[in-house]
Amino acid sequence: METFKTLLKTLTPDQLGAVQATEGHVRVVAGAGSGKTRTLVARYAHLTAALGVPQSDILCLTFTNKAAQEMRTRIADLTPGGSVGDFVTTIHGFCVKFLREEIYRLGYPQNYLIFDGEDMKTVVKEVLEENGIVRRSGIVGNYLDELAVFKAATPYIVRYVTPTQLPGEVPLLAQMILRQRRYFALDFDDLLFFTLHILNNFPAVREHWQQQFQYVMVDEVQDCDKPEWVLFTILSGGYGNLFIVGDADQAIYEWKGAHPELFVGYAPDTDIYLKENFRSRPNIVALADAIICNNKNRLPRTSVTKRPAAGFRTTWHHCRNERLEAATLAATLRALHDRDGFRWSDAAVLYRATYLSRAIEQALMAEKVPYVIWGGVRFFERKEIKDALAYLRLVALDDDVAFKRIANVPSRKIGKKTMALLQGYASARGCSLLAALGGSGVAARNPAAGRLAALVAEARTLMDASSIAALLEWLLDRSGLLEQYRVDTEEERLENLQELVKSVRLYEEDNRNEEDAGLRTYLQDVALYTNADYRKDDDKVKLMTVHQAKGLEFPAVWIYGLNEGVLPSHRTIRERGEAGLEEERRLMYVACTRAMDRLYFSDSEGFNVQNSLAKYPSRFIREAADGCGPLYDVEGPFSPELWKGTGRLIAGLDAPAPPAAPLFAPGAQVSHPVFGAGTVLESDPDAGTVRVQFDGFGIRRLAGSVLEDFQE
DNA sequence: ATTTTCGAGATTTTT
DNA sequence: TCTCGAAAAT
Repeated sequence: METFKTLLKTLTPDQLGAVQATEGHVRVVAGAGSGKTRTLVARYAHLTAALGVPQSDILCLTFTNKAAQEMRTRIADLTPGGSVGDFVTTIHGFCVKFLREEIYRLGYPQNYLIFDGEDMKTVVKEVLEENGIVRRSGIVGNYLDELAVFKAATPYIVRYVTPTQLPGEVPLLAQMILRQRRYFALDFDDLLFFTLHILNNFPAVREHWQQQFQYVMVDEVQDCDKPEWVLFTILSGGYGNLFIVGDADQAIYEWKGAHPELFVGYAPDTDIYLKENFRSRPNIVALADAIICNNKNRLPRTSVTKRPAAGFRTTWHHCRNERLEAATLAATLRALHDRDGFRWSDAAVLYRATYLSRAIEQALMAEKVPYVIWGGVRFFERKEIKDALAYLRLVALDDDVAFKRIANVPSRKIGKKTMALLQGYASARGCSLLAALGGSGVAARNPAAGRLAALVAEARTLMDASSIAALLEWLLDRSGLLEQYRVDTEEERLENLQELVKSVRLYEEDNRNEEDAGLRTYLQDVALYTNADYRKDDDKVKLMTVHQAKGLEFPAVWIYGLNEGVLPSHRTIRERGEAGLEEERRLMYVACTRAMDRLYFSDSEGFNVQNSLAKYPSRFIREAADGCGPLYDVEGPFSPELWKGTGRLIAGLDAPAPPAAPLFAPGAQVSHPVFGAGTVLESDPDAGTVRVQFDGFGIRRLAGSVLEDFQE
């Protein structure tokens, strides 16, 4: 166990300054690998140990569950008795705690339920279909636009809870809201909005919580959106001690509404910069800086590191196709393990989008490299888990969304027609779908449906007497869900269901003394879980998206799929232009700065991105080369043919990577193999095309790549 | 009338 | 890998 005093001795003067800056508004700009978590933990310990502040008076907010977990572990490690305050948590975790307390006190309905996006979508879809709106354009069944409208209406949703008139001007919206009221469903955003609504409208509650927290600290503030920013601003409003930590260069969530400029433009009483990078070798720090300095919208700064050079250069593998890229990756990982003494778990493979992991998995399996996909399909988002939970929800809450989900799982001959019948009956009588099963006579005609009704009825008699885990096991068995997966020999799904039962049992043990730890509470809690809570940490290579890697570090990092159009994502650039590109560059920066000792790049010709082959290396590779000189070696099991391809592209590093920049500006004199000499009228860098006035052939629109400088 | 099967197409990132 | 829709099978 590390003591607080030993920890203090290891801090730099800057970090110590942050630890001791306890009063007023403090902003810490913490670069990558600057020992930020360490500093936050030390500050927490300083407040409690040196200043004697009770743990319950410190609110320490993080962005992800992982970060909160890490923070809690390290604080516990430092505290005599291993205690950690309740308020070292994620922003959403805080909202849940807050609502638990206030929702009852203020007389809101008690049976609120947290829905995930998929369930919300079901609600929206239902309303639209009842109104005869069926989307046919684009992806069929994609109701994202409507969902966005729905979510924008959240203030109304919160307002209806205190009974007021529904907004009559938007009938469709009103229906959605009514539907949501029936379920009393809150999704992730609603948790925060509801919390803010209460804080804003009930002064006594606000003051109570403001007096609760003498100190508020928030991590990863550059990734906070406006409501989150409002939340911690309100909560720190009592004592005025707000400590925010962030790094604008690592802002990668603008796409989901983060406002890094709130952090950048903040005017604190005290500003502290943590410049030193303790994580990465000098060449990696230099390379990451060389990339990020291309961002215009940025406060210029550079990192320093005292780590000695490792004599290892960043290696870029350019491969002919995806399969070879993955094979090279697998072979290198094997060499790292067998030859260089790295553990498998020392290495991480990072990529821009999840679909890229498929080829990697195949290659790693072939090379017998143990790997784990970090947060692929989350545990509680797996089909079998959601089905199992839907059974619980149906039993406990008579939830129509849950009914729709499992009515035909396993199959009970309840298809579209039967479901439509049930819905007609239910909406006419204002009853639930489950009740309609008996009332409409479907249960009588269809034996399987009858058994479902009986199953739920029987489960309800068991509900209060038995534990949740036992009830779940009973349901899994009697519903035929287990049997279905046994027949289909879906081992993994069976195991997952066992794992779920285990986790429920664990939950019940943990909450044995809580008075409200019933099935309903469990169903509320479970919506917030991720599989991070139930994953063991084996010696395996970790595969994850760059976003998921944020805040982590690895001795060896391989950035895979470094293609123009993939990273940077051509979609982001198309949708958000220069700002999007800069966010992609920050993503690249985050990826590079995860590496401690070794960093690898790879790309391949032949990624199929939206009908165009993204076969060019990412412009970020070129930016690294421009800034740092030739950092690249090319090694590995390449055929001579591949060597040729690689050599060509490395030699081309000094030329602009197509289609990054316009090859020819308007006015340039060019020559074409067929049309001869001409003058460029305009160029379209996005499309890579130019319009040229040719002498004798008129105006033509052409790919810029076929043109050459006009030579006399 | 419903379920199963099969092939095609799509797929950013997350609390 | 997953979802969706159409065709085939029950």
